[in-house]
Amino acid sequence: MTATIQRPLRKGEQTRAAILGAALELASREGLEGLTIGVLADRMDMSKSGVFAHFGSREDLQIDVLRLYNHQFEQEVFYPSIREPRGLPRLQSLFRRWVDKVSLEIASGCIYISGAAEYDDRPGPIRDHLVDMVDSWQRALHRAAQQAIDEQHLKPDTDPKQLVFEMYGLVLALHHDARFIRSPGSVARAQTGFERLVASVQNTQAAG
Amino acid sequence: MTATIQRPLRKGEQTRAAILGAALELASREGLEGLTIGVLADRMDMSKSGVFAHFGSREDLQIDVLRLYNHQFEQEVFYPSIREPRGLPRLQSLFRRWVDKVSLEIASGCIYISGAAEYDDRPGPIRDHLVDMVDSWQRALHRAAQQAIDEQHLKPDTDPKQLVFEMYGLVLALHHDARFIRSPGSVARAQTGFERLVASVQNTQAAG
DNA sequence: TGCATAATAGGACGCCCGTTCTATTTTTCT
DNA sequence: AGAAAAATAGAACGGGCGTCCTATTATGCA
Repeated sequence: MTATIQRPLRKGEQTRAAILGAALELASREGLEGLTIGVLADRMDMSKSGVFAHFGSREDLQIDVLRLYNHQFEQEVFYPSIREPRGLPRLQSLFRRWVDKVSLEIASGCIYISGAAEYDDRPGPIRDHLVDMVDSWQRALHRAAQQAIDEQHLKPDTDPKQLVFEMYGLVLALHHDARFIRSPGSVARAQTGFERLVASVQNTQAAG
Repeated sequence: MTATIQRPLRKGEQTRAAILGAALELASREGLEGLTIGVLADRMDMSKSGVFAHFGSREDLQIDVLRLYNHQFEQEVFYPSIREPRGLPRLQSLFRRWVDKVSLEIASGCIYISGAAEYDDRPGPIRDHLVDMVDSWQRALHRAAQQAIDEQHLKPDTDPKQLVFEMYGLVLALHHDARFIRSPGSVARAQTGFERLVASVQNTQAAG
């Protein structure tokens, strides 16, 4: 009757969280497909079955890793930006924090981006979850862009989807050049590109 | 003494080429890491060892696949564009043919792009070859951009690397949205983005 | 047509994978 | 402290992998 939450199983949830953290780190570097229970167990100084018991299957583990990354992304990028004034400031904050996160991830890798490449042609629950998350992020960007138009910060004929498409391209290029080619200056180029992009759609005759 | 080329071993080279073609197709869909000798043998109606004998190792096979893709890319994108007049027309041709190729590959996948994600953190000969190829492609774009500046088609203060960075971003966004998200209209957005990009650096007061 | 040689098949190897089953240890609560 | 329950370890499984070795078949040339 009383819908009390079960008191947390102290030790279990604790190590489970630790495993998940290590798994996220591993998946960031090796990809979700490269996330293997044996390696994870080694890194945790545990047995394979000990690790395994915390998740029903490897797929469930992968999905939980995905959820964890999604949660971190929202905390670090989305929610702080949502508190900026709606319109262009918020859109700029979203982009800047996004670039900042990907920049910090250059050594490890962004799971949204590497996952997109891994699962673009691999059907199943993992792909479904991943598409949901990325799609939800793109829609958040669409909303912010539309609001910037509504607030007359951007020209009224601006196409929000085109704008987000190009923003996404800049971040993908940053990830590509910094992580794969390892050419310096990519972060600055992403920012420069965004500034030119905004300049080309900014409303120069803003209403009062 | 006479440096004659060995007469081609008819049957061998023939099936080898056929295997390589199937391998390219497979690697395009599953990624280079997903390219497996067993599956390849099945697709060829051959035994694993029969396929294996044509290549010293799986890694050699993967590198040969890479070389084949690189050759096709040059044939379809680079060489036809090189015959366009130097400057902006050539740069535009490079981009258009590039987008056309990636568009046709939406069902299968571009190995330069998927490979970049697979090998951004996996050292070894495959990564080395891949980086060489992509880097060489980017340098070709840099040269074309620089020539467009020299020809005064683009503003003299244009940064070729910034330009290529953004062009690459547009193609990456196309690949991402079309192949992973599967949202329609991505090809048009890549073209639209390129037009905006060119417009923002085009020289409006061209000299005679 | 025969013979050297190339091309292919078949099987076996060790390795790592996810998963399962069963024991054993550790934690938690009365 | 002791019993119930949770957490972990250990060994074993079946399967796919790349690779090697050996036989067999097909090809190319005199």
